[in-house]
Amino acid sequence: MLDIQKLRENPDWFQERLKRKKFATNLDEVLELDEARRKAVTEAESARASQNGANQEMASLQKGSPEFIAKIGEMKKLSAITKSLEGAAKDADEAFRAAYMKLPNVPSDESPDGRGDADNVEIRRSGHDHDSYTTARAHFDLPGIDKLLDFERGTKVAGAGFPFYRGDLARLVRVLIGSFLDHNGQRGYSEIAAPLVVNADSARATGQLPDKEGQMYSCREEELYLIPTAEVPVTNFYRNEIIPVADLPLKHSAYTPCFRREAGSWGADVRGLNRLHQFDKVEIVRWERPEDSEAAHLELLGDAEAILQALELPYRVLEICTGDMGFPHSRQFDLEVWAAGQKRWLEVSSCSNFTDFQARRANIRFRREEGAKPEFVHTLNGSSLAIPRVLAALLENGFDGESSVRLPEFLARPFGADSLKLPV
RNA sequence: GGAAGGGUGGCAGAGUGGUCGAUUGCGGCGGUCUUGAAAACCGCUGAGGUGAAAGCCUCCGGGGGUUCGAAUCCCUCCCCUUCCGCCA
Repeated sequence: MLDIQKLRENPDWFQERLKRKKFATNLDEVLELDEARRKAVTEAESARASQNGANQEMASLQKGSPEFIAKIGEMKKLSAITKSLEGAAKDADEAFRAAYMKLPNVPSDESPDGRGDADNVEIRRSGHDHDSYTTARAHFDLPGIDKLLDFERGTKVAGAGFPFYRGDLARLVRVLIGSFLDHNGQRGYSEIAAPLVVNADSARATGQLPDKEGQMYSCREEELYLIPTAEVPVTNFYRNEIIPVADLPLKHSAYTPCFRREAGSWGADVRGLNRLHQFDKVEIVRWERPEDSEAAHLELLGDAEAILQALELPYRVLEICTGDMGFPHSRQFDLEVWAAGQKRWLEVSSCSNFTDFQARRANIRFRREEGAKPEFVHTLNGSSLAIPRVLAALLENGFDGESSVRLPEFLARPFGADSLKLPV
């Protein structure tokens, strides 16, 4: 949610910024609905005030006395007026709220303009020369990979995009998850294990609803959604809470499977591990004071990058342009690894600052000092990292051309071997 | 899943139709007293909306209803506790 007071005071400031994003927004409509709502609420409240006043007078009258009887007649009239005005106020409020919730966050002034992913700006690159991977091969074409990564049975059991991982590959997935969590832990992110389903209030708070309704799996019997990312349950952990200022910044790291319907995005580049309906991801989430969030964002990006460096994977950092940015985002960086077999970049992380947008929806606040008015925190999060695409890059880049995949030192110890043998 | 009992301010716990946003206690903050602290005493102590302010309005788990008037009565949903059943 945007700050409605600021929106009223300076609609042009918002209009200018919102039109940089891809979402259609009608600020005038929202402002009109806001005005109508406030007018209706004021009327309803003054009606309620006079009714309350009459009620107080009535309370001091003798029950059953002529004055009492007369007062009831007056009260009935006041009550009818209040009821209808309050009904109108409620309708006006709902109409306003529905439109208001559809407004996306304003992009940061730092974010570059653009219309789509082609306009994202590469801000740095790190890792080996792409030409050095002379024996790389697409992970889905590796010899024997079908025995470790079983899409056919996954399709039989659940559907396309739900693979089985087997043997050492399943174990490697587990090692990746554990290593990422441990790495984040060393950087001050305390581990948290979260529910894999959330209710509608939670999905609204982080901005999945109403924007991405069709992208989440929902349950038939209950109003629950399978989480598309740990961001949703973890950010909502503090929903409707006032965080003691001494606890800020809060930093959590969570592993969860993520479920995405990916409706409409099933295209040519989805082979193998590139795009799945269920995938594992470790997420980091931070709650910050507003004045700290910009620096925290860069630090969080660095935390995610550090894992890619430890994995010795070539990667680049993209600053996401306003036209490619998500609904609740203010500023966003993506991390992409180079998958040398497919010769393409794979997005493995998205590191975002939501400023106070999610915090308003989720009502997550802090108090600067005793007695001060609660203020909204800033929320930030980033993938650290999405497992399948990291795995794809590891498999492709590490393939020795024969029957094994070299593993970086970072993984060799927990995995118990410095390479993964392919069952050729 | 069945039965019973509950959900009130940071916590405990009153309140069963009207002057109740709510008695009281604890905790917290401020003051008096004290060299300082404790004790004692006094005062303050939830969130939100609207407004320049005074004020006004809303919130007693959520939603709906009855009533001139609801924390209080009714319906419904959610949650908690205990017992039984089932179960990783």
